[in-house]
Amino acid sequence: MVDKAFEQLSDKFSELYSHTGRPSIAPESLLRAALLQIFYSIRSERLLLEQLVYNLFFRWFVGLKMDDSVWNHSVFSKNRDRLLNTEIAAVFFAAIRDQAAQKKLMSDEHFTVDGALLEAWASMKSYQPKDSVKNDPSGGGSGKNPTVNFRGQKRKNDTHQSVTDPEAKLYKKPRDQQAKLCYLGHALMENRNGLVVDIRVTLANGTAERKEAIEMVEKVPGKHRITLGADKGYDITDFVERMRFLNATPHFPKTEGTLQSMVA
DNA sequence: TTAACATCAATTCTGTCGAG
DNA sequence: CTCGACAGAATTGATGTTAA
Repeated sequence: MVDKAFEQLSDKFSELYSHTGRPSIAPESLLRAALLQIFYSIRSERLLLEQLVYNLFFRWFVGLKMDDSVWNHSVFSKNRDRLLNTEIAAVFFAAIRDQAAQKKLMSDEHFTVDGALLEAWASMKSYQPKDSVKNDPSGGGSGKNPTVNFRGQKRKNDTHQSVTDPEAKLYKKPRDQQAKLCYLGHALMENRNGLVVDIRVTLANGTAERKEAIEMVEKVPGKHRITLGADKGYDITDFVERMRFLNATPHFPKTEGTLQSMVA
C-alpha cells in the first residue's frame, strides 16, 4: 500500500528538492522510516536510526542494503521541516485512504468523531509568564534542570506560554484532572470497518473539537443523510443544530446522561 | 543545495535517601 | 514498603559549520 501511495506522490517529492547540489536522501526512504517509527512506537529519531543499523526488517522496509550506511540523525530534524511540515503527510494519508475506498472498505453512512489530547514535548517547568525576563536563573536552583516552584500561582494560557513549545497550551479533559501542555488531535471514523476517514491536529482549546468536527463532516462526500456518533462533549445546542443542517443525524449522549434521554 | 559533523541546551531518566 | 524529592547522568532534537 505504501509503494502505491508513493507512486502517486513522486511528482510532489521532486518539486520539493533542488536538482543541483549534493544528492539528497530519497524522501520516500525518509517517510518509510518515519512510518516505522510510528508503527513501532520508537520514542526518538536517534533510536530509530539505531534500529536501522541492525534491524533487517527495518532495512528492508526502508530500502537499505545490508551494508549501506545509515543517515546521520540530524538529517531527520532537517527533513521533518522540509517534508512533514508541508502537506505531504496529509496527502500520504489521503492516498492510503483512497486505496481503502477503492477496495470498498469505506462506508459513507455512519461515522464517529472524537478528539484526543496529544502531549507536547515540553515540560511544565518551561511554562512561564510571557513578559518575564527570559530564563531568569535566580529563582531556585541553578544548572540545567532548575527547580521551579509554581505552587499557588495562577498560570493561564493568555499570560503564560512554554519556552520550549510556545504553541502548546495548558489544557485538560474533564475526566483527566491534570492539566498538561498539549495539542488536540481529531479523528473521523467510519463505523462499518472502523477506518479513519479524516484527521486533524489543532491547538488545544474548548471549541476546537466541535469546529473540526463540523469541517470534517462537511467534507464527507455525497449529499445523503449520515449519522454521527460522538461523546457527550459534543452535545452542545449550536453543534447539534449545525449537524442537522448538514444532513447528519447526531447520535450523542445527552449531557445529563440518563438512559431515557439517550434513547429519545 | 543538502548531508555530515560537532556541539548545545532542554528535558527525561534513574538511583538514592528519608519520611511515613 | 511506598512515595516524593533530589541530583547527576543520559538522551534528545536543534543549530551552526564544513564538506560533498
